[in-house]
Amino acid sequence: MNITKSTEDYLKAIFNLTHEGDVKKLGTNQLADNLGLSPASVSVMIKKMKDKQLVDYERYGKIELTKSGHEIALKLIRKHRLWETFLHEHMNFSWDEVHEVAHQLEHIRSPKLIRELDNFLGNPKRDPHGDAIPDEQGRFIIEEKRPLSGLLAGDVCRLVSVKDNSAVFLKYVTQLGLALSSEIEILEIREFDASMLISYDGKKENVSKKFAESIYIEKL
Amino acid sequence: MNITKSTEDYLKAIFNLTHEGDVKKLGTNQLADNLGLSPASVSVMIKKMKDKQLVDYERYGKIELTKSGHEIALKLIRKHRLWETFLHEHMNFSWDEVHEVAHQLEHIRSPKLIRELDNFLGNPKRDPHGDAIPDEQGRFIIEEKRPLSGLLAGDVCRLVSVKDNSAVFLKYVTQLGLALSSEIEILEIREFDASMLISYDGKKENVSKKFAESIYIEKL
DNA sequence: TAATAAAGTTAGACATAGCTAACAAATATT
DNA sequence: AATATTTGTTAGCTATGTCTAACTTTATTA
Repeated sequence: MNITKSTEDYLKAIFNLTHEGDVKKLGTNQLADNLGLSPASVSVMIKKMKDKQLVDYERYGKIELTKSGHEIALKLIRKHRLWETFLHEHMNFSWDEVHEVAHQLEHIRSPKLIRELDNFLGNPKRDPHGDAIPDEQGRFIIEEKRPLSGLLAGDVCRLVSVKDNSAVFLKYVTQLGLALSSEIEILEIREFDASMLISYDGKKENVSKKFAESIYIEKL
Repeated sequence: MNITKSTEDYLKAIFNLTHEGDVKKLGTNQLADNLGLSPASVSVMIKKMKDKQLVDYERYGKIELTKSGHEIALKLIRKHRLWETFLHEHMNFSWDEVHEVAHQLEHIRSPKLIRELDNFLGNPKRDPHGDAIPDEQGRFIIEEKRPLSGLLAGDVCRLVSVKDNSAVFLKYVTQLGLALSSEIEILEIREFDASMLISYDGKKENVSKKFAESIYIEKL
């Protein structure tokens, strides 16, 4: 009962989507969107994954991982984040470059390699985007993710992770002069469009609501 | 014109088979054998590769790489050997474990990763089996491979590489107490079956003709 | 050289995983 | 509640790369 790469991609996407707070019901359209596939393809694939007992699903219902699907997804997340860390720390990849290559590397099958890699990296707890890395047993730090958008004028916080790992977004964050552990102060929130005037590193910038929702922080 | 992993496997196999001295005419059966596929599949695939101008081929003729096929093959060989080196030197893989995982890793597409990996490894010239690693331009040391079987009683030599990278063979070599750069003296060659009595590291062992043909040496 | 063996090809099937187009169900809106 | 919109499904097609079985070509050898 060997799992294909495609199936691995689906499992990981389902995991990620169901672990983003803002999703209640994961449907085929949304998954299709996330994977860049047509809803029809996803519909067919999910049926197959149900047969393999990787997901729970009823026609027109919501997609959920089974226990075994969840376990496999966690291993993939672990591999992905370890490879991202490797690329960032040892291969001079910036945080906006790691995702795409790690996505290829996560499909490599070698438990020994992953153990050794983890060890080589010094058993890191977080990847270059601030996301927690599951251990061999699939355990990892789960903390509620607080978006910058939840704060009020006057609050001070530290950037701990990001919602979006796309190169486009990460490049923008970098360009603004922000990075993990940047200290940010909210100066003002505009009632009109919920955009924020923030200050960090002596800079002042105005950021959109969407941006503020894509940055996770820890209040200081 | 994107090349599939399957095509990559074919290119590498063709490269390897046409660069093993003992092959004059590479046919579909032999290639099928090497790839673990049926001759029929190879026949079909080679036709497609011809259309893509990766190989030169006429029905019932011999399979040869075109210039572009050769270039791609060299890049794959380079990736494979760099990954083998990485696994061996940094991930605690023994020389009989590296091949299988490197075979997966060689399909990863990221020119930057390969450049960085090469750099990280200190631009190694040889992989854990003693094979030369092509540089970015595809250049690499080509030396005639001299099998142990070509020597005479009384000759002294050093093990420089092996013909067969299979775990079965490499484990046997290790078990005998041999490794790259072992110094070997030929004590006697048996006329009956061309087996050899050799001495190294204070040990004496009798090895078969087949074994002696699978070990490449440098005469001292 | 004719028969046999070895090597190679073709036809037709299968599995995987995508797609579009047409349709059906569920949800939202008036 | 009726209609419209969104969401999801099915049918039928495509491409890739495998396979087996039947056949053909080339090479060997008696």
